[in-house]
Amino acid sequence: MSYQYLTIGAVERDSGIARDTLRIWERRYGFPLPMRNDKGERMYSQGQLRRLQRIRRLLDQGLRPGKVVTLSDADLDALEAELYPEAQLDESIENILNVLQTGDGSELGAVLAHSYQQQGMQAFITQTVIPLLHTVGERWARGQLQIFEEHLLSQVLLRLLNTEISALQHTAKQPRILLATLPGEEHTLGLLMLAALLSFRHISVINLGGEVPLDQIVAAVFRFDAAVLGISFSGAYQHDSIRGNVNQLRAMLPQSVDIWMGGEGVGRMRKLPPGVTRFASLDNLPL
Amino acid sequence: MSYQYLTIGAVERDSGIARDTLRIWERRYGFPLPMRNDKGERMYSQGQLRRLQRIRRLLDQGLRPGKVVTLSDADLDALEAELYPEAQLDESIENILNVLQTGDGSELGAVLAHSYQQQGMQAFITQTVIPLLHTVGERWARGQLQIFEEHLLSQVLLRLLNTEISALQHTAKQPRILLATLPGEEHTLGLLMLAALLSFRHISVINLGGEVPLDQIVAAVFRFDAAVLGISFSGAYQHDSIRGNVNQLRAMLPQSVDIWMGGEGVGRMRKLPPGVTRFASLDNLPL
DNA sequence: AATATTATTTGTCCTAGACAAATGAAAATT
DNA sequence: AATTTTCATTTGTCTAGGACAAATAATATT
Repeated sequence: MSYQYLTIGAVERDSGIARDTLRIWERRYGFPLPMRNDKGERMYSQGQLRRLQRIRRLLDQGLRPGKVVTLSDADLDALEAELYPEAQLDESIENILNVLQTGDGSELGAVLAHSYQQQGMQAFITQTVIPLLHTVGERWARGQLQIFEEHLLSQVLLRLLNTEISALQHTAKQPRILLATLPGEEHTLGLLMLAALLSFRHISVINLGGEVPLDQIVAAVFRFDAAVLGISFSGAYQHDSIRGNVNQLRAMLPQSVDIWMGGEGVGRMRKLPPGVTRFASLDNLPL
Repeated sequence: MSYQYLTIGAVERDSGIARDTLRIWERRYGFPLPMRNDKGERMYSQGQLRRLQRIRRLLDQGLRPGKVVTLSDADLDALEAELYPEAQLDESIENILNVLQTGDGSELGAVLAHSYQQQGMQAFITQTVIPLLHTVGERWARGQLQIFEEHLLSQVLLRLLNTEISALQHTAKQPRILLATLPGEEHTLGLLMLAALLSFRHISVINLGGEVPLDQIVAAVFRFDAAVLGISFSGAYQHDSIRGNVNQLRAMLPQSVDIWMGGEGVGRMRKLPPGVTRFASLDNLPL
C-alpha cells in the first residue's frame, strides 16, 4: 500500500516508542537498523515499524526489551502465539467480527445494539465487548485485521455506550463517581465501559475523559464533591508512572475520597499504593 | 496547587511543544530558561509551563515563534486581548457557561440538551456549540476557566452528539461519507459535529475518529465505497503537514471520491490542493 | 520463605551542530 | 496594480555518543 520510508519522528508517533529509545535500542540491540537518507537521517521501513508495534505490545504485557527487541519475526510469532492463546469465540462475537470485517459499515452498530439488548449492560460489556476488543487486538497482531477496522469498532462502541448512558443518567443518585485517565493515557474506552456500568446501577458518574492533569483531577473532585475517583490504565501505560502518579493523587485528596484503579495496566502491579482500591475486572466493582 | 518543577518530558507532554524545540528556543530566544537540578537537567516552573501553553495557542493561530516567544507576560496579555476580542455572548451561552463553571456537573447535560431541542441541530451547532468552545478557549487563556471544565464540556457534548446521531442514523441514505482525522490530530469534536449535521440530513456517515494513518483511510474509503472523505484539522495542526498529507491522499484516491477539508486549520490556508473542497464553516456544507 | 544487598537493565536527559522546508521580503514580470 | 519569481531569514527536526538514576533481576543473608 504505502512503500514509504518513515523518519524517526513518524516512527515515534506510530509506535509509541520515544526517539531516544529507538536510537538507543539501535545502539544496544542492533534493532531497528534503519537505512539512512542522504542527510544521514534514519529512514525506517514499514516492516520495521510493524515489528516495533508488535514489540511495543509485548512490552505492554510486561516483557523486557532485552528479551524481545532482538527476536526475529518468527520468534515474535511464537511468543505471541504463547501469550495470546487463540480463545474460542462465542458465536455472537464471531458474528460481530464478521460484520466488522466484511460488512458495509452501517450494520455494525445494529449488531452491537442487538447484542446489548439481549444481554443487558453487565453481560454485554464483560462477555461481548471485552472479548471482542481482545480478539481485535490479537487479529491485528497477526495481520488479520486492519487498523481502520479497529478505529471503526471503537467509534461505534463509543456511540452506543454514550447513547445508553444518556438514557440512564437522569435517574442517577449518589454516590457520585468521577472518572478520568491521566496524561499520556489516551485509551478512554475502559472509562466509558465503567461509566456505563455505573449508570446502569443508577450511580451518578462524571466522566472527564482522557489525559487530565493531576491537579485538575483534584480540583474536579473537590468541585463536584465526588465520593470516589476512578482512574483507568490501559496496558499501554508505563507501570512506573502509575505508582508515582497515584501516590501523588492519594496525597492530594482527603482520605474520605476512595480511589479506584482499574484496567490492564493495574493487573500487572504487585503492590498497590495504600488507600487505593483495585478493580481488576469490570465483573465485580468494589461497591 | 502544585508547586512542583517539571522535567522537559513533562513540559513536552503538557504544552505540546517538542523537547528539541524547547531546547532550541532556550538557545535562540532565551525563553524558557528553566532551573537545573543537581544532575544538570532542566526543571521548569509551573509559570513557565503556563506561558508555554499560551504561546502554543498563539502559534496555533498562525503567529511566528520569533515574535511571540520573547514576549513578556504583559505583552502576551495585550496580544491575546487583540486576537481574541471579547465577544458579546448570547444569553443562553452565558447560562451554559455559568452552569459549567458553578454547577454540580449533572446539570450541564440537561442545559445543553435543552438548547439543542430549542434550536435544532444546525443552529445548535453553529450558534451554540462553536461560540461556546471559542469562549471556553478564551477564558482558559485568561486563567478564568479550569482545564477540567473544558474536559467536562467536551465529554458532555460528545455524549449528546453521539446520542442524537444514534437516533438519526438508521434513517440515513446515500451518499456515504467517511470521516477521520490524520495522525497527530486528536481533536475529534469537529468531526462529531459534522457527523451530527450530516446525520440530521439523513446522510450516511462512517466516523473513524481520530489519528487514522493515511493508508488506512484509503483502505476504508474503498472498503465502504465512500463517495466523500471528510478530514478535519483543528487550529493546532501544523499547516505544513496538511498540504503534504492531503496531496498524498488525493493521489491515492480515485477522482470520483470528493475530499472535503474543514476546521480552523484549513481556514488559514491560502491555496487548497487541487481536487479538494473546503468547507470553511459548518454553516454551508458543500452538498 | 522472607528480606536485604548487589548487579544489570533500561529510559530519559544532556550538548552543540547541521540542514532543509516553510515563511517573509524584495525584485522582476505581466 | 497585481501576480509571479528570486533571495534571505526563520524555524523545527534530526544527528552523535555520553551520563546517570530508577526499576528490575539475581544473589546472599537472616
